[in-house]
Amino acid sequence: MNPTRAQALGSASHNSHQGVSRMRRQSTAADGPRRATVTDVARRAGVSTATVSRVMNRNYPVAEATRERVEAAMRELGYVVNAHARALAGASGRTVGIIVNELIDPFYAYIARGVEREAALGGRLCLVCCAQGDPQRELAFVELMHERRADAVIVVGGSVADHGYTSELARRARELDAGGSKLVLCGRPPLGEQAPTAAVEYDNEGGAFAITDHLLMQGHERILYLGGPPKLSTTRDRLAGHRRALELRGVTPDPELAQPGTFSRNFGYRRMAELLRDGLDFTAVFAANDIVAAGAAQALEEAGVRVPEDISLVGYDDIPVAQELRPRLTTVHVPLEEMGRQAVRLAVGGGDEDDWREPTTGALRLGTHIVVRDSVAPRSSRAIRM
Amino acid sequence: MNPTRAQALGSASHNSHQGVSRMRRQSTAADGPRRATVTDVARRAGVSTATVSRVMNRNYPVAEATRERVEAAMRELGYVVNAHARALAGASGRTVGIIVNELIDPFYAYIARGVEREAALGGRLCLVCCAQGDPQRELAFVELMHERRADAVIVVGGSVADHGYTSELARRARELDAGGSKLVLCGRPPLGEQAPTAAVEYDNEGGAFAITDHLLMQGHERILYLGGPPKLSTTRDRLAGHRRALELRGVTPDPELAQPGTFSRNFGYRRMAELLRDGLDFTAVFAANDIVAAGAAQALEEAGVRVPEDISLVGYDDIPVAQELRPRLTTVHVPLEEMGRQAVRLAVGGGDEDDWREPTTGALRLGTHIVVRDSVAPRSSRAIRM
DNA sequence: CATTCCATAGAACACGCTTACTGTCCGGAG
DNA sequence: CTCCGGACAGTAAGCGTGTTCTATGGAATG
Repeated sequence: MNPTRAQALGSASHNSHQGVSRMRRQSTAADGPRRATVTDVARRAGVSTATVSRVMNRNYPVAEATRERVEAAMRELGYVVNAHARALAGASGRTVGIIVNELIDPFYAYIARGVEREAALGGRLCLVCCAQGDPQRELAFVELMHERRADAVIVVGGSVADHGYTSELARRARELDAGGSKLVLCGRPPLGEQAPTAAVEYDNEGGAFAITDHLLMQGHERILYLGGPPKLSTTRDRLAGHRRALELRGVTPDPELAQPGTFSRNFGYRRMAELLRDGLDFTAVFAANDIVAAGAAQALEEAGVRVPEDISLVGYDDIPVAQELRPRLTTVHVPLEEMGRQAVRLAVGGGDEDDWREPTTGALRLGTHIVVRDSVAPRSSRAIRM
Repeated sequence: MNPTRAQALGSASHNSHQGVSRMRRQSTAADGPRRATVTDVARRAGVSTATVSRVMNRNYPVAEATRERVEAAMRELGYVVNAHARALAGASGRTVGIIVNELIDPFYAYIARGVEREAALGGRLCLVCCAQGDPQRELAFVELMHERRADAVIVVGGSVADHGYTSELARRARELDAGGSKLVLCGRPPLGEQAPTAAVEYDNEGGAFAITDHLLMQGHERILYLGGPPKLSTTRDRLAGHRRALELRGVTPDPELAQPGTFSRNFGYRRMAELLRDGLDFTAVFAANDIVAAGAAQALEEAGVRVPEDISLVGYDDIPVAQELRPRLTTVHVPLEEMGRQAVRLAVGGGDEDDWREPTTGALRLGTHIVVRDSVAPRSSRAIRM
């Protein structure tokens, strides 16, 4: 279990942390790091440790004079409470964990921001890490956060429907739950087999439906769906919405027009260039997300294809780049930051600790909506190239 | 000290965490969360707690049969080690803290990515929080991370030269240092008064010099410097490099052409629109960063000013948006991710714990270089508007 | 003046884990 | 046959705080 984890994280071969034998005990003289403890403060202030603790926590009457002496002692000693000891003694660690694929991807960055802000409101700190799309890494991080006794562990982003992975995650969910923490699924489907999790979703399928319909209304029927890992739940849902819209308008999906791949700009660029070269027939592009759209836009530009006059282009997520592209990108807005906030709310309750609404196994689905900008136009009558 | 902090973080009025009196002790029955402990595992496997610990840490010989029994017990009980207890018992908490202004700003996101990756290599987890440009918040977070005994606390981004703030941060640095942790300054000047810190800088002044010179070489002499908080060290350095370049080429800086403000897109957009309306005379714009450049580009576009034919535009940081703008933005590349990596290296040593190179008070300065794209052209002979 | 009560403060234990220090058992050397 | 060393395993002492439970002094009450 341990070696597996170390491996998953790319750590050299850490045995968690082999003792480094710091020659502890019997701190005679300069024994390396040594911080002031409650005991030190107590001695200096001429009181007991209990009193010091009470001064810090303000949960028990302490005479004004005593309080001041203690506070002075703390200041003079540069005392900083040890959160580990505090947590061990029963208090919550006041920490929430969040696991994303990639911090520099705005999709995750916005969610992370929501999580961080909501956590800070509750006086909590945030453990953040990047699984980089590797399920093993993700599981390893969940475990690491459980070890830290995070109040909640939030896993963000689509997931693959691998059975081994799912049941493994479900096990972690049960363990966390047994310890009073919560696993929160953010932007991915539930774990089935009634694992005790909370969940925040967004109407992914609905957004895809809406923007596809927007394209259909402009006369487009041959719509290229470009990018997104094919086995990812995110892609499945977007494609499902896309197809539902097509079928509702009576246009039968052409398999050739579904071109999944990855969520990268580079994929959007290259695949679009290839398809253009191959002369695939289509009048609009539904990029799996705005990043892919940015890549596609560049390929279109370099091929001399005008957007939206010759070809319409839409994305998904509505991250800032959508406003920088020219033409500005029509896309689907997802309430990313709010998802992050709700994720921590669901797990630890509102900042107000008093409303003891048992953070039950709740699920939440936020709405999406399309944002119309300049990258869509009615289907042009002439061929893409002449 | 406590109330101050709670206030700084916008927490309602958390007394850190008032007892919530969980009616502990005497766990008779369903006493709420209860996780398996080493003792439970030991009992189940029929060994002592010491042996269980040895199985986990692999730092002492344990008979194969015993090991297997212990591991089985751990599995059956769903045992997850308590990192708090472990840290308290002497081991490092295996945590590094990073404080940025804003997670969704790519400048910080890239640095955070470097920190996170390097930390993960050493089997460490990352505490991340956003100070949102508020020095008080920043100090509060440093303290919070110190409480958690982070191996290193990395503060990222420019700082204001306020004396009270500086000395307060220096005090935190000394306290951290006294405890064996390290405060790392990332992208900001040192603290003076020999505070025990490590530092990773980038050649900010040099980059500004280089890109200004690039503009000068194209014949531009009236260069507008746009954006960036005027009192921030980042702005000071960039302006210094900018001025040095001007003076070296014998053009005297015109105060009217220095228009600091903020680092936001919105500021770039609005201020640029105003200056255009007011008819300020300039042929090139040096935006304080790429975000501001994006805003300025939009204002220019809306005013019908062509870039680079009528006016040249450059940015700073080389974040992804620089490649999406049209024309693509010429800017200064900063090795952001590498800065993050170096910051944790400096503080905790390379992933290899053995090279016991005392993580001394080191400083490091990484180079910057300009990236030429399409937003600069030789000065046009005709006036901006006719 | 004796009794009760409140406001404080101290002593001591529990939290879960690591590790120095002590064994114990066994095979092989003397 | 005794002695010694190696391979394991157990005992117990902390690590720094929170939180009982108990004690003390004086004010308030009868």
